[in-house]
Amino acid sequence: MTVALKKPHKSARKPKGDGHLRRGEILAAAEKIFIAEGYAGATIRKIADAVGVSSTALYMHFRDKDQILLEISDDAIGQLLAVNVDIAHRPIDAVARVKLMLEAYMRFALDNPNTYQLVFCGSRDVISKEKQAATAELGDRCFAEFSGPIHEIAAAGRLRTGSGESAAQVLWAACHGLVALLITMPDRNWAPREELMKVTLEGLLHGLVTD
Amino acid sequence: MTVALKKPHKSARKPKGDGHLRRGEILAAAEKIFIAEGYAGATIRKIADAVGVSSTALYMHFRDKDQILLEISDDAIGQLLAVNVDIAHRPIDAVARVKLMLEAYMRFALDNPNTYQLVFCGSRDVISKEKQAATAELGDRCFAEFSGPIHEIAAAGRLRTGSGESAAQVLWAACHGLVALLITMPDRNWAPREELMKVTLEGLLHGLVTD
DNA sequence: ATCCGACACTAAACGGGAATCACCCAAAGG
DNA sequence: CCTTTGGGTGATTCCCGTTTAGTGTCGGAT
Repeated sequence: MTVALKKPHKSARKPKGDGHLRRGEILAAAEKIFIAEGYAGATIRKIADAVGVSSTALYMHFRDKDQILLEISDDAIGQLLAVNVDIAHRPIDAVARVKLMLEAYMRFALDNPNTYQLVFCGSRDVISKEKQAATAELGDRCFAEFSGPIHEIAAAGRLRTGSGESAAQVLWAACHGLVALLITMPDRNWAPREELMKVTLEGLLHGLVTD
Repeated sequence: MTVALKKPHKSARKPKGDGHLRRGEILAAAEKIFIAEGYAGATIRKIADAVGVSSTALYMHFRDKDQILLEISDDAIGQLLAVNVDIAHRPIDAVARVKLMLEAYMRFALDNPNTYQLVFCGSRDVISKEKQAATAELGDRCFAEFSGPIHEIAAAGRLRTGSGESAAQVLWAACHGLVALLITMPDRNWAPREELMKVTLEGLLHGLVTD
């Protein structure tokens, strides 16, 4: 994010003025389109048109299409991570922290459906493994923050079945499943979202954790 | 599956011999490729090559690519539905039926990951709404079979929180989340699949249903 | 002042996807 | 016999992501 640092020694390469502005413009335009039309709808050419530049120009600033959209997603997930870290430091019961984190997770998914799909529902078909490296790492850290309190609970012997690790994975998966279905099948006869989230969380926590 | 029946009356349009064989050949070839390489990998041209026919020929027998792959998926989901119907008729406790159905569901997903993704993880980006009509209907009937015993449980007053409908949706979503994550992120440090399934089912059922 | 190299950018093209078009050709029916 | 018709085809269209080769322009060193 910092401007290339000047080597005072020789040939301090100064950026050309609007050179590093373009990058931001592209990201802004891409984000708008991506949010509105999803991964497939966010075409290189469409983004370029929105910026008012040829499609080739995007390759000056980004390796490929995926890098653009993943960079956008990184931003979003960074916010989620920040929320998780914040919750992790609150002086409240571990179960309450878990609940808050999972709630925040689900709200994030429902608020950023396209980003969520790109990162958490992306099959290997559409986006390759290595490209996700940075984004996946952010996701890992979110999961790590979240599994912290779970392991506290496990260490306190309050887990009814399974290890702390499997409990964490199951809780995550359950919340993922709920938001994933809500996102990909929005037209179904769903019960109210708040109730679904509540039943999922209370049901699973009540079933997994002894008080 | 049956050969077109002859109308003895008039102008019984007889298929040309290999005419209706083609359709099956195409489906067989497409299924093989689809299972091995997924939605994006199952190209019209690749399928046509495998059959030994020009890509245009596929449009003689199917409206478009999606129809081919959805027809394949229909077959698979039909089997899942049959299993559910079978379980629904067993003279065992409703909770046991629910458990068996969800287990069957998850095993089906893990055994047919590409079909599962096509039907249950398909974003509107890749496959349009109306085309899924038939397949979605099959999925609905699976869900209906599954939510039957849940409503029995609800009617017996054994539900700890929420309505029968929301309980059914939550249970489904939790199982979906687990298999979806296992399919799309196979390289993670997952706990053993059997344990994850067990913790999910026992945790949620214990949390939602009173004995 | 002039040259040079780096950079932002572009037009054109490539290869590969789905889908359509305008035709063929063989065989069935009268 | 000739006509109809349905499976089949090659060429084409339109989009996609990405590459190539070339253009103009600026900063800095000579």
